[in-house]
Amino acid sequence: MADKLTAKAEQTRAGIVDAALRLFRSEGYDAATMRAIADEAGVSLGSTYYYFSGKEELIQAFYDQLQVDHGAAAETAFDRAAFADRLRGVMESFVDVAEPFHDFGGQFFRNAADPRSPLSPFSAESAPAREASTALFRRAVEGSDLKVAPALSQELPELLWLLHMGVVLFWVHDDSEGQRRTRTLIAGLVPLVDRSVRLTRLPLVRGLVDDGIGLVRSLRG
Amino acid sequence: MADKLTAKAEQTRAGIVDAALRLFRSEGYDAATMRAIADEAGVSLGSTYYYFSGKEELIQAFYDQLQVDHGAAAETAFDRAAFADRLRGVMESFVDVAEPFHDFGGQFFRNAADPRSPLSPFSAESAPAREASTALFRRAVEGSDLKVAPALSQELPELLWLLHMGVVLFWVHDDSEGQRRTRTLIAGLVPLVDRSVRLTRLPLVRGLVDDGIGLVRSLRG
DNA sequence: ACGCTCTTTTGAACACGTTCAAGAAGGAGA
DNA sequence: TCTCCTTCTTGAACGTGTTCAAAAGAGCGT
Repeated sequence: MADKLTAKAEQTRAGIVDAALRLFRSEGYDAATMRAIADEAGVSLGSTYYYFSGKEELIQAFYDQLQVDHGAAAETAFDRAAFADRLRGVMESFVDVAEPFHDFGGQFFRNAADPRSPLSPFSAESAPAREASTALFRRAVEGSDLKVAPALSQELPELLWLLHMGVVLFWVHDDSEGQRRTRTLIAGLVPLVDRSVRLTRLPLVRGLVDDGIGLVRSLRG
Repeated sequence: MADKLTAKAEQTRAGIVDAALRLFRSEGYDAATMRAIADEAGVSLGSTYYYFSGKEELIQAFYDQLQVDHGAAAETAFDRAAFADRLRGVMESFVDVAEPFHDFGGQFFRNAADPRSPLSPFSAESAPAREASTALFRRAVEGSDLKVAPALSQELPELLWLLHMGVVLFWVHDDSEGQRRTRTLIAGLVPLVDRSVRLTRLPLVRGLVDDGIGLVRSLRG
């Protein structure tokens, strides 16, 4: 499928992706049927399935694009040195970038929760997007003034990505105007995270953190 | 729909539920088509839709049954006084009860992320099941030897339910034999929670917890 | 120009969840 | 019994995502 394609074939494929993204944005998830996408791209239904294994792969393209946009929007967050500022910047920029797609975001993330679906953020197929997203949080940690134990700082980016997934879940269910409640959540959550991480240097807390990290690592291996 | 039904109609309805649960268990989610359920129940396809608004409502019945089973299985956990033992009992009993449906559980969890679906654990329609589940964690807290600030102990059951949802998400993605990894997660998580909660009495941690509770309450209101 | 082969394209067909107009069954009042 | 109304039941039909055998196109050696 991703093998050598004629220049013309490559063009057809790109046209289908474009048509799909256009319809997802303008019509939403439900109305963007495979037949509508094929029509919009000016090809037959069968051709769509020649280039893509199914609707999910088309949605993956949309998902990837969103990830790229998030990365670009988060860039300004790294101007600051304070960890809290950097983290807030990364988290808020997601809400900014994803806002236009909030209405069908739910329909979209439905597939993401299916463990057998390649669209799941935990799937092998999503590894590139997941790694790109985690990299944002890694930059938020590593470029900052934050001082934490090496063991924790190594796991922190992935833990923050996990927290981000929780925020996204909240965002999906948030029907307040402009996702105001999600923004409130982030505004309150970021200082809590900041203070919590710094508290890990306390002797009494440290043992707890070490055990937590040990658990995470034993589950990953 | 839930209005007065003839005795015979009630029987038909029950027969459809039975057939659905039977097929969900034996064939899984995908193979349990609405036509197969209708056949198994010995009625027409249309009749199935006369009693149930759709496949989701049938799955809701399955979900409710699972919740009832979990409640029954968790009962033995409340023999012990230690908070950690009680919490572990509640969490482990879910894995025990849900194990036969692990394959199907993933398909089910698809709907959890869809805010428009009544099957979402956060939906208004799921409120009874959610409350029943939260009650298990409330009993784990309130009957135990745990001493925490009143403000926290009030929110703790719901927070533990949220943690349970996280464990369920892990469970759904856990393809190890007998969900061994999920059991490892619970075994490691419970002591961490136990110690974390007790740490909230530390002056330095207390302020953090108060702010966290304040955030939760401001988001709920 | 002619075959030959690989790539690309097509539209019919399938099973699914869901809807719906129409009919069957059952009881209440005459 | 007959009539009327509500409750229950039915199977055809629609639009969906997906599959597939067959046709069309594109390059290439002869």
